[in-house]
Amino acid sequence: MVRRVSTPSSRLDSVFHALSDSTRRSILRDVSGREKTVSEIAVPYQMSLAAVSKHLKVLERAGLILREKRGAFQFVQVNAKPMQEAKQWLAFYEQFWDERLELLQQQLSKMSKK
Amino acid sequence: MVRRVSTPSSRLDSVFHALSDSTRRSILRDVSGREKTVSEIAVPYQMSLAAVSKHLKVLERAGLILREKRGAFQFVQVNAKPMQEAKQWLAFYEQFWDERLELLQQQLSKMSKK
DNA sequence: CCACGAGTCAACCATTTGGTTGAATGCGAT
DNA sequence: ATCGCATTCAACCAAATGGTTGACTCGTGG
Repeated sequence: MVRRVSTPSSRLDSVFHALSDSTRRSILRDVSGREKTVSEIAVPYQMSLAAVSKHLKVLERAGLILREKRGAFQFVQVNAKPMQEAKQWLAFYEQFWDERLELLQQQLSKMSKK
Repeated sequence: MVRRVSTPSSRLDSVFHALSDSTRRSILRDVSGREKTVSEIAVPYQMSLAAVSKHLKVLERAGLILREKRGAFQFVQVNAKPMQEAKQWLAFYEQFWDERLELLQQQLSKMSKK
């Protein structure tokens, strides 16, 4: 078995993967603003606590949540820092938005026309 | 079988999922700037053409590439528009970056101190 | 102490994913 | 017509995913 260390690429993998599930994105919204316990988080979802626990593990591996055990409870809060990297990755493609692309092409054609 | 239409949520699902694979992110870089044919795209990757073709299908379903058949060739170019939605989704969490969070907490504590 | 509630772990299952290979399709050039 | 190249399709496979249930661990309140 290959030891998987956290290259920038694999970190992006895990962040984007964590965000590719609407339940997990919803959980992130739930815990943004106010930290919540695992059971509290589970309430709105019609799935077992264990399933929610798994989703939390995926989010944790991606670094998107922080957990703090206080007594019997486990408080979960959002950690948006890894999203920054994802957002920066996306930002590279701003120049390829439809409108901008059109603009660029117009400018290029003007330039090539002399 | 349930007919899956494109709700905003499922569109984000497919975009984030498409981006969760480093080969696919790499392909997007490859075709940004200059459009390429499928075979051209496949060159740098040590996997079959069919595998690359599948990756392209995933990217296409997410709306991240556009294909144009010209003769025997199929030209692929990036379409960054769906990334905009993903980026906006991420932008909501800017307020939860570490530094900002710290700042917010300081402000809150000042306010609560009266 | 001990019973309960919070949460995780383990085993299991169906589906999806990411890859393979080989056959099929479709277009262009000879 | 047909050969050859570009690409996809179909069948298959192993591994990962997202869910279940039931047993387990561990604090806390009585």
